[in-house]
Amino acid sequence: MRVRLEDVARATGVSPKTVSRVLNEESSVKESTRQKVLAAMESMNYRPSPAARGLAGSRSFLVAMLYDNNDNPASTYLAEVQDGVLDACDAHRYSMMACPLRMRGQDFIRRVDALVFDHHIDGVIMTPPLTDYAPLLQRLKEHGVPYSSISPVQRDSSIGVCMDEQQAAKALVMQLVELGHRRIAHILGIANHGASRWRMAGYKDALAAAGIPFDAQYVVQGEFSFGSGVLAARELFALPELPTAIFAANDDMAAGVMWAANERGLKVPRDLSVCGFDDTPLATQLWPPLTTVRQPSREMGKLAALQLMELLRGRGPGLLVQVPYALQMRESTARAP
Amino acid sequence: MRVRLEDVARATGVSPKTVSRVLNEESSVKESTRQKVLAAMESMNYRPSPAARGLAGSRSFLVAMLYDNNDNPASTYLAEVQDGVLDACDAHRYSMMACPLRMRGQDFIRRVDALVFDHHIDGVIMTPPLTDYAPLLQRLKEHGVPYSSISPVQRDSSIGVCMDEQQAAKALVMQLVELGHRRIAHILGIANHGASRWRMAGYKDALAAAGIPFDAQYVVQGEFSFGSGVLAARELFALPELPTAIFAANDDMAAGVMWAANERGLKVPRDLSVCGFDDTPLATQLWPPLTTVRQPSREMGKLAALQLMELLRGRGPGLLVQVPYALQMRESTARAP
DNA sequence: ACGCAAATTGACAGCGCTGACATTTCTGTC
DNA sequence: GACAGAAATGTCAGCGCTGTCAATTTGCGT
Repeated sequence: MRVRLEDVARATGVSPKTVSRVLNEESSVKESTRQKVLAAMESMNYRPSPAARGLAGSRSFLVAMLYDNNDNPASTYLAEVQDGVLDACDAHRYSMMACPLRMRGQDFIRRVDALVFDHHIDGVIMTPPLTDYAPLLQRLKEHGVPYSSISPVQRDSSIGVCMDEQQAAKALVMQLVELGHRRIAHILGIANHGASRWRMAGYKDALAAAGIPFDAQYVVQGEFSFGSGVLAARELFALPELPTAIFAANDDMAAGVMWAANERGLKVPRDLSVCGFDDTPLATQLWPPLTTVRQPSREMGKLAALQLMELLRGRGPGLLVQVPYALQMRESTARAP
Repeated sequence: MRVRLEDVARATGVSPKTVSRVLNEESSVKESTRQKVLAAMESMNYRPSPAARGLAGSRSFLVAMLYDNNDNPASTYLAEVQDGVLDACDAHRYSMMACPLRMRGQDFIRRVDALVFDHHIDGVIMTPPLTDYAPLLQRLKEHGVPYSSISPVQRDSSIGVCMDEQQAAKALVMQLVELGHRRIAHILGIANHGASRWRMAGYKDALAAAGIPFDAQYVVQGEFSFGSGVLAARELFALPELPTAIFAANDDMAAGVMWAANERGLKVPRDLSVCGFDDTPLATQLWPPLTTVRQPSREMGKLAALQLMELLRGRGPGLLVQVPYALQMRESTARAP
């Protein structure tokens, strides 16, 4: 009923082991044999059994995508990343298991162990903030499971994908400066996220480059959520001298700022310019459309997965590749009032 | 190194097969034996190997979540559903594979076959519009793979979860009527989605109940996306007599309507009431916050998965359960001008 | 205490593949 | 043309579990 490796072997007149070699792209197979086997596989529509491969061999052809599951603030982001990862897996005949992790407590240890022991996963792809969660990384290293990180803070010693967020943030704020803004506020993301750090650093860089003194009262804490954007904006609106522009560390918070601006009777962008970061779908669904930085999440997921698979297939060490950003200047920013 | 079933057997003094029986919750094991085995498993921290179970047995303890991947308009929705599904899987020691399907062409056949043959998946969970895609359903039936549907159009003969969307839509539009609206427009979703049908039907029900004659010019086609909402709204704004309220078939389109209203200089809700459906995060991130219907996507994913697993475990036939809706009256709707 | 069906347990092969190691078939060399 | 060494291929056991079917134990009526 099912076409097995043995069937292909018989049809080709070689031993099962040779077919196995072809399947696993081992180099010690004569090209002519390889072609014959490949042809037979094709014509017989042979599909290897992952279960058998996993049981007999050391590889499972399974990778896990780990993500933080505290709430799900950035579900769009995760969905896009996951899509990219699946894309790459598909191309390389890997399968992916999605695995939300709660960072609090020991839960994540159990989960990771389960993945490693039960499923024998070959590798892991992670999104922030997991990428820099030391206990997790350590556990993975102990298990000898390779991992690929998306936008990790620690950029050495890891493979994956990143974007020059600091440069991007700087460029964005420079645009605000160009528009004549001097009192530019920033809303920070969650403290231990690399994204928060870089975007803040870029903000400072831009101010410095423009010769605008850094003023701590224009920097308020947020936590990447819409609600935190609203709160942060209210805080800023309570200052004696209102900022003329607000750079929120992500789009959700920027949306919160616009919400709060409406509430307060401020007209965006006439009275206040607002910009975010990420270019989520939300950015173009707000009125006015949000100026932001495009982060190619899908592409990044794909690249991270590809790097991992390069490594798993023994084709080189895997790299930390960088993707380009792109400023999206839209109508939420305008000349300073 | 790894604790195997055999180790547990030896420790308990029974045969491996008996341990296997306990593992699989077969009924023909004496309670006292069961307890002993269970205790040993626990203390030895035994974890069965999915690969071995899949290879030897007929079950894989794998379910697949299938979803449509045309673009990814409703990524929030899918992310929530997936989260719920994973939750349920976790509780029942199943694993889940996410599997985006492109409905165009034959691609999906290949993919489904791959899932069934390669991974021996035990069952499938689907989201609209896959739930009613005949070729897919047929293929699954041919393979004898049970499936659980989320909001299927065909409500007989399938297990899964649904919501009374028609009733919900009716109730929502009734609220508009209560607010004094008479010219209420509706923006349709994608044609073959059940959601489009039900929401439209509810809209008609409400008009009928209120004695308002149905006027076809107030119903325009959309496709669930923000952009289509904008276009549809512009169409409505070109009518000689503008509607005073617009019920969009989902939140994204409602956001598009609000965008178009802004563009046109209409003030929501003063000049125009707007409402959507789904209660995505977007709904509370718009200004003003959007009146809509809460659909518990996460819960629905979980329930659909649970129903499937009930079936798989042979605990009853599995049902099509219904979840309650909840109107979310917010500031995007107000008394008719 | 005895017999019989039902309840419980066990023996054993084998799921489809790969790892370790053995064997055969090529190379090029002198 | 014989030979060492590399290249290519083959043999075989076994990964950890479950299906099949056989064996044993138990419960119960007489």
